[in-house]
Amino acid sequence: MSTTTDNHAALSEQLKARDVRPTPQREVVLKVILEKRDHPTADEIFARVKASMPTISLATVYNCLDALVQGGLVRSVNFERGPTRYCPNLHPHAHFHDEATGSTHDIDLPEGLLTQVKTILPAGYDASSVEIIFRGKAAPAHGTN
Amino acid sequence: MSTTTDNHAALSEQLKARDVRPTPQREVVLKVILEKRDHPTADEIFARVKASMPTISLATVYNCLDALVQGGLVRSVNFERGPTRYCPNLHPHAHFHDEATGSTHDIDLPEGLLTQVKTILPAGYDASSVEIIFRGKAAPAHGTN
DNA sequence: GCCTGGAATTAGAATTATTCTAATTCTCAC
DNA sequence: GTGAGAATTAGAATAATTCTAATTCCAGGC
Repeated sequence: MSTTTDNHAALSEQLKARDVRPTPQREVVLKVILEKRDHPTADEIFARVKASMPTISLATVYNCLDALVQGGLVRSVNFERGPTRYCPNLHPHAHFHDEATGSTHDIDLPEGLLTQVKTILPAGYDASSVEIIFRGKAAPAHGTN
Repeated sequence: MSTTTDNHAALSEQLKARDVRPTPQREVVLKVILEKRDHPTADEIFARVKASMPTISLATVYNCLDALVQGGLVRSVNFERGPTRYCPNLHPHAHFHDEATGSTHDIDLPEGLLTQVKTILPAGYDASSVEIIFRGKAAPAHGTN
């Protein structure tokens, strides 16, 4: 009961550190995302948050998620036509979308890979972010999803 | 009046070559995508196709697009929460999404880049496709969008 | 040349994800 | 404690896509 993710004060600090005004809703949303890192959708997050805060509304979940993404506390990912998914991994990483199970795995990027990939851009292009998405089959029995 | 993209027979051939059964609707949809390579959405394609085939339905446009994507004749791209966009560029390429204008530019990939990027995958991961999306500012006055 | 079956097309309804609106409540600075 | 601005809420609205059921098309066998 005392990891950095399970108490009000710590969550509040994380938000403030990123200039996201702390509110109970934002804290719970963030907590839920940190707790189960399975790239949940807004709906899934809504369901999980309702467990501890039954009065929250879906619109608020969307608002909180936008605030968290803006503050850089979580990342959002999109796969094809599916709903947006959220991810608390702040290290530079790519996503691997397992076509068989539909699950998503984080792939850590080696130092410098993003910089290197950016060098393929012609002059005049200035990328503020790069996203790499793999699609395919992943061997079973790994932790992340 | 005689590029490879403007006549029935050539389009029909392209479809057959990829095992996509040729139909008038599929041919027109493909033609439209080849003609104006601005990464249109299904709605935009629908509007353009209606010019020459007023009876086509939006559902058919979606069906045709799916068939073309399956056959590998066009690629689909998704940016954040926006609608799916379609692209006839079959060379390996990344996408650059200009945040200022909302336009999309193809970025040719140097030989071997994709293979190299795939090497960051841990053992057990087998990627059938890799997608690279840049987001940022592009210098004005370029052809593609 | 006609018939038949499977695929494609159509219009419109249905679904899903997300955003908007307007009213209420909260939070922080004073 | 108070007030101004921000956040939350419920529900309606919108946007993109998919589904459904009926119709049409077309290729191959006769």
